[in-house]
Amino acid sequence: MLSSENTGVPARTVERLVLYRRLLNGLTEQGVEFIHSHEIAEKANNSAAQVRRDLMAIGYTGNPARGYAVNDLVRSINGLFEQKRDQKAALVGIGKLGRAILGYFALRQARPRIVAAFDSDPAKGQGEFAGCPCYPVDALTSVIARDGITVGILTVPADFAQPVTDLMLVAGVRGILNFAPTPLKTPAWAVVDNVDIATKLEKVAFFC
Amino acid sequence: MLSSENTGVPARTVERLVLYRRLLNGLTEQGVEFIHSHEIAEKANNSAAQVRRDLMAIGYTGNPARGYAVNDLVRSINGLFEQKRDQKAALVGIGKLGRAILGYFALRQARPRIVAAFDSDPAKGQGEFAGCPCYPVDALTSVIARDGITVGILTVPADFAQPVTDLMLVAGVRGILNFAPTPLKTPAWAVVDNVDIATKLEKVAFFC
DNA sequence: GTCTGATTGTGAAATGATTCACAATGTGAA
DNA sequence: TTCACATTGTGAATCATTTCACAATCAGAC
Ligand SMILES: NC(=O)c1ccc[n+]([C@@H]2O[C@H](COP(=O)([O-])OP(=O)(O)OC[C@H]3O[C@@H](n4cnc5c(N)ncnc54)[C@H](O)[C@@H]3O)[C@@H](O)[C@H]2O)c1
Ligand SMILES: NC(=O)c1ccc[n+]([C@@H]2O[C@H](COP(=O)([O-])OP(=O)(O)OC[C@H]3O[C@@H](n4cnc5c(N)ncnc54)[C@H](O)[C@@H]3O)[C@@H](O)[C@H]2O)c1
Repeated sequence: MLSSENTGVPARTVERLVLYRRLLNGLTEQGVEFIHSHEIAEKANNSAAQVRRDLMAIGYTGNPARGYAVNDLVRSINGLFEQKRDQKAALVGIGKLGRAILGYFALRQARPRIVAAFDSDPAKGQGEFAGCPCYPVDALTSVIARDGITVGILTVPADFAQPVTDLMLVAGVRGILNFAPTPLKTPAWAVVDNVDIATKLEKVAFFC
Repeated sequence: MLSSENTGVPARTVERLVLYRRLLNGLTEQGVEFIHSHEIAEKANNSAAQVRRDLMAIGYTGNPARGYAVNDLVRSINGLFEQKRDQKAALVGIGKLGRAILGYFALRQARPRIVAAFDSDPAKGQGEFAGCPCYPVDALTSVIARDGITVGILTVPADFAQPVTDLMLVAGVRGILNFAPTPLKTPAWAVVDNVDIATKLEKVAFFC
């Protein structure tokens, strides 16, 4: 589950690189051409050493006196995701959470693009939402296969998380972002990441 | 940020314990009185050794022949959270995501209870939503202090995440679950956990 | 009552992530 | 041109987490 067999870049590092890129965006327009590891660290709430390690992982190399060339660094991080650039995602479960997510990603045109949404409720599984076409779950297999969708976002009730997962994997999905509070049984090649909001909240409460 | 100075129980372990408890709930009603570490592991998608380590962390001890007494174990996990049992939470930013979360927690009566919600939009910052009273942000400091709220859920746009955080911490909040894609600057005593959905999605896409 | 066998509890090893610490480097100042 | 200096890139050390492996244990069979 979520190993780094893929590229050698550790999962934690990938997350931070995405963050760095976000923090650097727009900096050039503000006239900032170069940035030091400790300045990135300051923005990202981590250490300069960690930033340097992370950049090392993608082979990006700075300059001891100037630091990192912002534009170039952003390009370099983008390069990491180049191969996966045109990956498509589907969201299953157009409920309260699903709609919030659909709206968010449609607005930002973030990647991977969500190009289909599914729901078992006939009222929701038609038309479109936030510009994203909606289908009944029965169409899941065929639409995922047809559109070459490789990433799934799971926002169905817990009881349906496993069966929907099974469907998606058969249809061609290889990675799933799971919001249902249920550990999914998947083959080893599948990439799964869980976002368990209730647990996270309880954890925060526990530590304060 | 999110250390385990508190109790000696590591954060990762706390998360898994919450999961185990969820997986065990209702098992007694189904007539299951005892369970083995490898059975819990099977449900939780992890290893028997890890389950045993986690239970060791809370000093719970099973029986080599029978395994763990389900009821007793659940009680034991609950015991961990006993002190924090009546913690209250506030949600700031009654937008799409905020409403989804409010609805979810209201329904489940999950802990910590969300007892107040805030929004800068006058239309949203009044009345109630999902049974939770809504206030304008101006009331944030006083309501948090009045109700003894210690946990904050941040679902405001990125630009407002830091100022709202500052307000909450001054008012008495000690832990924050942050959904805005912004690293928060907080004093060392504050507990912060970030749920960065967009980054997680990109990470999943990257690894498949 | 004793013996058997699966399971627990836990040191110790392995693995993974972060931090340390410093030689190598490039720049701007003199 | 040379020098001084802050910063990079990175092995090595540290710290955290997971897995291994096995002696201790308990229930049930005989
Ligand atoms: N809303 C939250 O803040 C929140 C927090 C934590 C966890 N979650 C989890 O996220 C998931 C969704 O939560 P929600 O609040 O959006 O629930 P919801 O009930 O609003 O939405 C669920 C949607 O899934 C659809 N659905 C049900 N079965 C389906 C199937 N087999 N195939 C396709 N669609 C199906 C329903 O029609 C509904 O539209 C749940 O698993 C929930 O536990 C949500
Ligand atoms: N919706 C998603 O799926 C999603 C995904 C990833 C990240 N996020 C993040 O979560 C946050 C909320 O997202 P959303 O989609 O719900 O946005 P939204 O615009 O629907 O909601 C934001 C809410 O915050 C309120 N607000 C603005 N400034 C405020 C202030 N100073 N004090 C109190 N309330 C204030 C607004 O009135 C609005 O109701 C954003 O930071 C977003 O980046 C959301």
